[in-house]
Amino acid sequence: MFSGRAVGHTARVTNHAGTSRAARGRRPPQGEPVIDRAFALLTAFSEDRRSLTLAELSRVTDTPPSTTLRLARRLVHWGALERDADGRYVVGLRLWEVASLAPRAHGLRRVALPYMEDLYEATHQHVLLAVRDGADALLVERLSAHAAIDVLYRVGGRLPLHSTGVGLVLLAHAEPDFQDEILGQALTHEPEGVPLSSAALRRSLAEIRSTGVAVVNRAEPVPLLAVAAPVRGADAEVVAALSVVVPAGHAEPRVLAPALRATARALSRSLGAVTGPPTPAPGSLRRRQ
Amino acid sequence: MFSGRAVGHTARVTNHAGTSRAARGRRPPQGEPVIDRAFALLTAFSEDRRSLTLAELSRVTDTPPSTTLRLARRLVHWGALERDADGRYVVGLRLWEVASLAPRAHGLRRVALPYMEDLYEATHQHVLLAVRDGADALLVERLSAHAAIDVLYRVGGRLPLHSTGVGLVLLAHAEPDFQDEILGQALTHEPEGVPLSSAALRRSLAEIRSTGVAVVNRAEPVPLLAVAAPVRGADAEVVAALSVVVPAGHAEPRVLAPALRATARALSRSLGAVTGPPTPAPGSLRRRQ
DNA sequence: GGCGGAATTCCATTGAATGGCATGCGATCG
DNA sequence: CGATCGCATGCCATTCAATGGAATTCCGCC
Repeated sequence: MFSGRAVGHTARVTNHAGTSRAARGRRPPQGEPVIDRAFALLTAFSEDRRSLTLAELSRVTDTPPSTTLRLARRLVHWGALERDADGRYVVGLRLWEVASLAPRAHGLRRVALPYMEDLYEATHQHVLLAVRDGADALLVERLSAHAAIDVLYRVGGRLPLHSTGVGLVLLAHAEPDFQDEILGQALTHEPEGVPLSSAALRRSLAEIRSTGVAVVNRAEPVPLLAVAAPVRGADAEVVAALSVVVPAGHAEPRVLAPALRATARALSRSLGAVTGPPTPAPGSLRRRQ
Repeated sequence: MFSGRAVGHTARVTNHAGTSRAARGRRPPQGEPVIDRAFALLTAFSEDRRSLTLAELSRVTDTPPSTTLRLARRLVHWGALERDADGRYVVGLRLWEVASLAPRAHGLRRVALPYMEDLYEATHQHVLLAVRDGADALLVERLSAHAAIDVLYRVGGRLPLHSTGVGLVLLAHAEPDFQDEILGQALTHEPEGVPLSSAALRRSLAEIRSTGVAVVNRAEPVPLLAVAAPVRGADAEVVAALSVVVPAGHAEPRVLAPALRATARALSRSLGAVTGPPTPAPGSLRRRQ
């Protein structure tokens, strides 16, 4: 096809007498599926590695450069990766476009956002929405004022379950088996490093279930108060946690808690309406506060 | 390995006399790369196809069921897909997590959101942020009030360049070659279907460039007014468009336009600061209005 | 209860994927 | 300013991961 290709033929087969046969063209011993390799490239990106060169990509994923190049090209072709102004690879717009169809992330957010706006207008600090994924909470949305206090977590980032408002709510309503698994570990409060006894955590979780909100006071990044409430899906199971974070002294938990509960319940109702009937409400079995 | 596997051996090789050899195990004639097939599965999902069964997935992507299953399983394993309560496949949280690192989508949004909040508080209707991808605008963020007028586009969705506020702004500041390509097509206003002459569009684009905003009045979904302004990146090129959409009569363009221009400029300054110095401003060459 | 469609397993076949090597290029160094 | 290094990319013989037709199981429905 190309004109400048004649050179390649000089180094023809030749097959030197004693050279290691099969050195060329060997496939990996425990051949990883292509898809896993492709996704390994994608996961090479992270919060503080938003753009990578081919060589970096190759090193991080432990893949030979030529293979990395071939895969990266396909990903670029498809739009999962893009090259920025400097030619570095970054996560592509098209991947985001597809990912925006994820029901548990953007799908949830779409319904939740107006409710979050309501809370935002009341507090003008931070409003968070998170879901559980494995042993972490994943921050699906965050509204923050210009002047809000320093924040700890970014949208798309992961939060510890045992030392954040949303995390505690999600943990408190997780399956018992999973709770036990977490409670069996040696836990510390995240930024501070203070140890957290499993008994204390168990008590916290019980209180969160009974009061319907989690109240967390932290001193570490800056003195702050977080109040979080569970969001329920169509079949009444907890699918997310909604929270406000304000500077300590900015507002009272006894003021924020009812607002959180009410907003989370309104949101839950909206979610129930999406996948099923809007809860016939046979007589509101329980009502706290 | 497994104990319950003895049954498989009953139907051993056998190789019936006259059966078509090579019917089994044939690969596709124009073998598509695995990665493309995997992404074909992902793109099978769309706005109105948020969840799919295996058979649907197989039909939509035109892939044999067995191949579809194998690929889908790997995607589920990795978290790019999930199975919902009914066992249907949906886009996974983990894909969204990775996609949240896309600089042109979430990266931009992260910086823009507080500015969008400012506009939101002023108008309490819709605030949009879009970037250009190919021949469409892609809606990266949208803030909307509960009581806002009906909306046309969802976050993650695509908008036509030639008949939306954000689209016109992006088109007006695109490379000339690309503009010509679009102008060469037969265009109609999207919801209404009214033809749009290339000369009229060219005039609109020139005006948008000279005034610094796009003003669009539509009657179709509901009478509305959109005002949009360009957002510039580190090297002063237009990277996004910011817009408010309000019901017709809700506000005057002459009131909204300065607010849009100012907010878009403030956002541009924030973006410039991220990747480069905040524009030395050698003497503010031009200043309109 | 048997029919139709979906999900899943099985497996012989083979071409897509692999990675070592070679080349070109630009930056940093001595 | 030539040497050196690292990165991006091209090339291609080798081979095993991927493929899809057939068979089986599962489930819902008439």
